[in-house]
Amino acid sequence: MVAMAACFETQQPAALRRRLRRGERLFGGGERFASLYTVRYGSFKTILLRQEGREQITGFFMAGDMLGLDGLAAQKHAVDAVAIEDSEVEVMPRAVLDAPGEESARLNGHVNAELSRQIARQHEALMLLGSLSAEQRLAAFLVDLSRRFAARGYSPRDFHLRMTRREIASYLGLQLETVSRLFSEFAERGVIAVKSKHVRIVDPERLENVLKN
Amino acid sequence: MVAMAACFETQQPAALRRRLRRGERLFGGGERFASLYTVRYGSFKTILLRQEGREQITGFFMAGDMLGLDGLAAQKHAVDAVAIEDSEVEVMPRAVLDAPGEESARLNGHVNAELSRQIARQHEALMLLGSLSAEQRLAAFLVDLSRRFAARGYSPRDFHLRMTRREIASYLGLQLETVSRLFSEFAERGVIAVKSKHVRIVDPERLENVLKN
DNA sequence: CGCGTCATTGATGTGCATCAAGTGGTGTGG
DNA sequence: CCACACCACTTGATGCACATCAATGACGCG
Repeated sequence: MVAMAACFETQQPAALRRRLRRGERLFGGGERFASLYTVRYGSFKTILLRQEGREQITGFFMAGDMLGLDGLAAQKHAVDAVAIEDSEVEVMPRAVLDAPGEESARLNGHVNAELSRQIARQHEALMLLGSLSAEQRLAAFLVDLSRRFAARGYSPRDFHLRMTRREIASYLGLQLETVSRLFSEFAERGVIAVKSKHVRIVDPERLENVLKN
Repeated sequence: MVAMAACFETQQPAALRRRLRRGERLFGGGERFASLYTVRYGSFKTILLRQEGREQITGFFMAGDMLGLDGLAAQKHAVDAVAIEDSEVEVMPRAVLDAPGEESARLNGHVNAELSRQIARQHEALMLLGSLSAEQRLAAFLVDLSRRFAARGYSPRDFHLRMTRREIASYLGLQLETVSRLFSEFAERGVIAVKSKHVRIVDPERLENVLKN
């Protein structure tokens, strides 16, 4: 498809945006940090790549979440960010953040808040990988998702997974078969209902209790 | 460039320091962030605490490392920091960091550098817990220690562990028996030599190869 | 429509946890 | 200074949670 000239599009200098198709990369590990991003719609994963295709998903991001904070301190991104469905982000170039003024002060407030939330999130992840059973990991994952959907005004009990079983498994440090089996098991026990990517949390209390066993 | 600070600035207030005995806590999770710390001598661990005594060591810190960065964004500490041997830190109160001026600019440079190193470190930890075998975890741990000792001018091949097997195990997401067995196994294979807390790396190359298998 | 990806489920294997016993080092109080 | 308690560490025996291998069904997509 021949691209139409972009000259007319930018009427609002305020909101710089970028669209990505499923599988497209927003930024890559090692790249120079140029901007922060806020997810407008869609979802992303961040991947840590290492020698010989070893890879680990370090987080999932949905509407409202900020991406790219890992590069803020080093001025270099630590992970790859990839869209897991068709998505759009709002771009906040470094220049805007660094510039003095009211606008940047307001932004920096947001950035700080997000930064600390993501630090907390990282710690959760460490705890999860370091000391929880497979069952507990999946329960924690579902509870977390549920809360995040709720915070965005969606149902906390009934939602659509944007990521594959393989991606969940990578994030949780498990094999995809294990994840699949656990979904089935939770369903059998009547804690959740699953149909492929659609999940309904039938018994939230018992789900949270899995974490406390 | 070398301009001396203007006027009658407070004459370098002798760096603020604090000493801690083994087991003493420098700061605690949930506490309001008051200062950053740089380890002068000794070593620390950071612990993440959760309901019912579940706990996970998230990092070890030695001379030169900065502590407390986890609280910078949220203005609230995320972890406990505990001395694992008699130690001393240099205290950098928030006020100093926030104050405008050359001194704080220089400090903030350091802080940023440390911040990004620790983000990288966190990612290493995620990779370690999420996708490495027990053997690879211990190898990675030893290689990391070796590099850190080297960076401080100590021998990278011959050093003294400051932490117990149990602490190593917690950090690596393993049981202490497993760690102990792995030490013995590495020793049998002639990769390292161990006598309790003293470790000598006999064959650095083979140790690093464990990671690549 | 046919092919690749995603998912489920079963059979089997194994890496690490768990349980258990014993040694050695260290600090404490008699 | 020794006796004792306590903790760190090692090593063995056993079990289980999860990985691995394999077969099949269900979508979704070009």
